[in-house]
Amino acid sequence: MESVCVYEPTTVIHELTQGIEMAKQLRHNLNSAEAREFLIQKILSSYDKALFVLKSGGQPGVTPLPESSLPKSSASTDSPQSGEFEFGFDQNVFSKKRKFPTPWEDEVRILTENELEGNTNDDYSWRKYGQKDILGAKFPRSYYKCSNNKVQKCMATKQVKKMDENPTAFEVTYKGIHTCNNVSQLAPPPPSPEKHETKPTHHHLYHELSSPNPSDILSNLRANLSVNTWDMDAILPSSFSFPSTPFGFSDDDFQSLFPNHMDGEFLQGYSQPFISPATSESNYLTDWGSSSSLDFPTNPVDLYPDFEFNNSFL
DNA sequence: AGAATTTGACCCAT
DNA sequence: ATGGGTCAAATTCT
Repeated sequence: MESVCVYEPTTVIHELTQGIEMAKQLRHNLNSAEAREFLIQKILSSYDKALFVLKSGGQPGVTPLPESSLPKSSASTDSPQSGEFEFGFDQNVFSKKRKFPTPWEDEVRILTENELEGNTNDDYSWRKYGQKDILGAKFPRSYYKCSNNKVQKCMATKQVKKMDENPTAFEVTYKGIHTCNNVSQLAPPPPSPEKHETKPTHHHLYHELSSPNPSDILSNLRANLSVNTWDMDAILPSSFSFPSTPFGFSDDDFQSLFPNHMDGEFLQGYSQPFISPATSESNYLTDWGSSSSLDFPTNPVDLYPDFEFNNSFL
């Protein structure tokens, strides 16, 4: 880590802030197809620019931080203890502390019905073990365990909930990591959490932004903007905390969050862990709009070959 | 018949 | 006391 990356923090901050503002406007203009398309283009453009600046300032071969790896928001402003970090998702819903972050822990994704049914998001098969009505939510939450739960004692679980504000989108929360190595590419797609409402189409192709459905585009956009929480202590100063909503911070907030950290060392510090073996620099920007390029390897060992996983996990 | 899902009951954290 | 998460018997599906 001797080399220095020269970034233009002002430009990056400006573009990211613009993206945030556009996303806010998008939220209020969902009914206008024209405005929607325009804003989506603007958001993509802003993030492309920001990424370009980061890329051009970085080392050759260093892939800039995917926005899906940006820190998840936290309602807390307390500084976590050394060795701990704090993360959350939208108003404390998933706020919790961990001594050590593990990949696939509390990763939240927003998926469309098609993505969910087409098993496009993960290659594991899941068995539903429960469903609960959630206070204040229109739709119940479904609970799934990895199908290898019994055979291989795989502890991975996921929760699927139809989003209140957009019933065509599903919030999928992955918990734990897969300790099984049986990636069931041939396994049937996981059942829709509300089977009685949606007829599965059983197409197993990746459903990406090529979809003509604007709501799918929006959902994909949201999926791309979703945030992974694992390995954050590798990215962030130990005293780091986040604002309460993903898009809820202003320029000033951003500046206060990164007072002296927009230098090469900081950026390099969080760029390096996110070099994806499956993501070439050449296709990164152009593929940014599609969900698959930001997906992570299903096996954490593939993602972190040098990472020392706890024996109990492997 | 076996596998998968549903659903009410139970447990536990707050 | 309440709500979220899990269990397990009952039911449905293949």
